[in-house]
Amino acid sequence: MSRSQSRDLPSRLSEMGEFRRATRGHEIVLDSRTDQLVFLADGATKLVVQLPDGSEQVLAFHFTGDMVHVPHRPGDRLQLVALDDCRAITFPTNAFLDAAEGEPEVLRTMLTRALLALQRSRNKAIRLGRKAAQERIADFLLAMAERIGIPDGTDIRIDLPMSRRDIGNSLGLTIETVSRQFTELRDSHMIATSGRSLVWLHDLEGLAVRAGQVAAQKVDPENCAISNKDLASPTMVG
Amino acid sequence: MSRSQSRDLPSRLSEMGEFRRATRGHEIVLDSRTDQLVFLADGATKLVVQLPDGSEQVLAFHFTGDMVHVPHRPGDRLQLVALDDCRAITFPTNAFLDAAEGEPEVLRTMLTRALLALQRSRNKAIRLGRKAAQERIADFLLAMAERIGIPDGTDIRIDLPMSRRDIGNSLGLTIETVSRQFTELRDSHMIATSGRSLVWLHDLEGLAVRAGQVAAQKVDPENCAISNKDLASPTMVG
DNA sequence: CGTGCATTTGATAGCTATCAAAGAAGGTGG
DNA sequence: CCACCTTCTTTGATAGCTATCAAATGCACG
Repeated sequence: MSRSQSRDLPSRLSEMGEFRRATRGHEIVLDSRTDQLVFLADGATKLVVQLPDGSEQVLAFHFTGDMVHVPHRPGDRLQLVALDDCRAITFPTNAFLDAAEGEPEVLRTMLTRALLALQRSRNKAIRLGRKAAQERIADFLLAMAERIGIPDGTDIRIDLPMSRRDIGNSLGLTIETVSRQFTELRDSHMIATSGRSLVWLHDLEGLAVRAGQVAAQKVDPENCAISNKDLASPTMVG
Repeated sequence: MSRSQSRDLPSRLSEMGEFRRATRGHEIVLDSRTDQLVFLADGATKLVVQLPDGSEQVLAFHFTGDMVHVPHRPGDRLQLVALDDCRAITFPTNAFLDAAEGEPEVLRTMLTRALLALQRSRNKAIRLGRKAAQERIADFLLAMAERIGIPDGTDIRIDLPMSRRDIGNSLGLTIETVSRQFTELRDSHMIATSGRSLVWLHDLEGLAVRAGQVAAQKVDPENCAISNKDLASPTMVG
């Protein structure tokens, strides 16, 4: 609260921040006594919670440039784990916010990022709420394409840093189901794969349909009528 | 961006904010051209997305005093619907943040709330990622108890403003499955119900076990050994 | 007191988890 | 550079859980 506000923000931040390195599969160790803000300077991570029954749930994946909020939750085993070589800087949330008190731009940027993280988490909730495994996988691939996809001719190439197990733990599926869905998408010529991590998305529209993001083609008139009725439904009136 | 910063915050806010009322089942109409911030002065709401296949996914429930961020997502039908009589004030997010530029406390409060919403959304993702219907229902009831529960002797009483269908759409379950799980919890004497909305939580610990929040009792030595091994696992070393 | 809607209960089919085993992929040491 | 070995991934068979379909019951409202 009463840190010297006289010096400039960067110097105050470098004083309270802690630099961390981690290699594939290793935890980025955080001070678990308070909420932490982590700025991922380089690499990819997963935020994972260990459930009491021994299973894991992946809450989010992060990539270079992302800000990660790791709340202090007593009783929860919450870990930030590197998916490849990572460099990060961590701050206690409260101390960081105290230091940024006089910098509205910093606070605003952080708020924007927090709202973006909220959107991504809600999207994940939508994925998980839909029961079909195929929809979850297709949606996941499209989301990854947006974040780390690289145009490759008419395809989009993705180099997935996470394992099938991580994907399963993120989508609420088993590793076997994930693998089966990949196989099915490959047989449908929507994707191609090479090795464990390389994926080419060949048919974005087809994937969007399978992800349930857009209605299937060839809508018949009856469905249109239903849509029109919905537009005038009572919930829109008041 | 260039609003007069000379007048005080409240007057500037009241100028750009819009007051809304809605009754049970009706949408709280928002300007869909930009992100909106909604402050729920009174009542309960659900944030629901209409999926292309016609199904609904409830992203979150909100109660008196909550701040809701409703992002502008082209192609998504995102609605804020009243579960009972509601009063709310809505702002375009950007304009609100511009107005709050010189008020670090306001920004900080909003950031804290956004991070809280993120935590809740992540908890929902955990619920949805676990497949068992019973765990989702038990966890949902405990979450509602924390937010709107009222002590009633040794029980906690909850007056649920949402229907079984809303609960199902929130947890990724059908209305029938929700009902069956309620029946099962009632038969196990963990809860009691009256009418459609009243629920008494009779055994918080039992519910926590069923929700998978705590390990089941009577842990045998072998499991303890496994836990100890995990504490020294390679992921903790680096 | 009746009517409409939400909820509850029942029977069955479909999907995914689980169990089991074979087949790549990538890294290591010779 | 190649053989080996560990780990991850893929494939197959079965059981269990939940969605779906169908119908009865109960609740709230006029």
